[in-house]
Amino acid sequence: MPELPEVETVRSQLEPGLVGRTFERVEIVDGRLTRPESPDAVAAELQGERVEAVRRRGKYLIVAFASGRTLLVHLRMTGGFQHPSGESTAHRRAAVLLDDGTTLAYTDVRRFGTWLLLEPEELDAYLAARIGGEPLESAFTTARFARALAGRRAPIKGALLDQRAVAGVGNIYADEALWRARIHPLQPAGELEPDAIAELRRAVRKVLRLGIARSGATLRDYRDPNGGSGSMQHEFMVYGRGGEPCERCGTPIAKIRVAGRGTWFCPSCQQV
DNA sequence: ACCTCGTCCTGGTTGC
DNA sequence: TGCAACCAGGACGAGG
Repeated sequence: MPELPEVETVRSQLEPGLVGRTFERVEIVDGRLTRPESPDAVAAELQGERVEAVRRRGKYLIVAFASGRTLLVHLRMTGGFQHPSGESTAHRRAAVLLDDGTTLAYTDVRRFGTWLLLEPEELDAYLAARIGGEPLESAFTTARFARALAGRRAPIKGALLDQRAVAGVGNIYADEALWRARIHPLQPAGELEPDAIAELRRAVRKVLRLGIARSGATLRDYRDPNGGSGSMQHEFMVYGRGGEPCERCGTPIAKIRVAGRGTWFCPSCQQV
């Protein structure tokens, strides 16, 4: 499940091969990818666009064109790029022929991913309505984080998954950050003490940075555009480790369901 | 305004 | 061994 570190890994690997390149021919196979726009219409619009930059905001990948338009890609669960790519790739949903003769392929087993072509003036408003602070930027202060959590009765795990509170954290990094900050996932977000919020902010930034340094985590499906795997899964302290001893205290890691998501934590280190 | 739950989707795993 | 039920979850909209 691509979260901020995985998307950042994809971004940094796509960047050198895409910047300056022109989309010569675009084929979109999966009609769901561009909903509600028609895939053929989007493919036609993309043809001739030249890539100026490849950016990221939260879990969104932003292919910025010289025209000022942007292709906003969300990989959701199993979306991914392969570049360069040959003819055959399983679950291919789209392909872009670039002006250097290489092919950028896009695959998505579960077809949740989306491609959205935005006009120059549309991007900021689109993102502003959906995601909050970028956790690795200096503007993501403890005060700002505290404001985003204030008054919320939802469990902190659920609040971390809310992209408007903090952009880019998903199920895996939420559990890892809460373990590091010694906070119980069911703790009501609005009841966290200022010290706990500061600790959680540090933990979120730490696990995301570590994730980027490890090129993300590869569980089942995730592969980076070069076909490589991340190694962050070897750093997991709780995610997917139900029954194993906590690295800090030896207590078996527990699994519960929070906000509809599998949630792992140490029942001894992480008290409500 | 806030929160929870159902929906989308496929393939790997589990259980009978 | 075969097959069906279950499970994984990011974002979004409906409903409480």
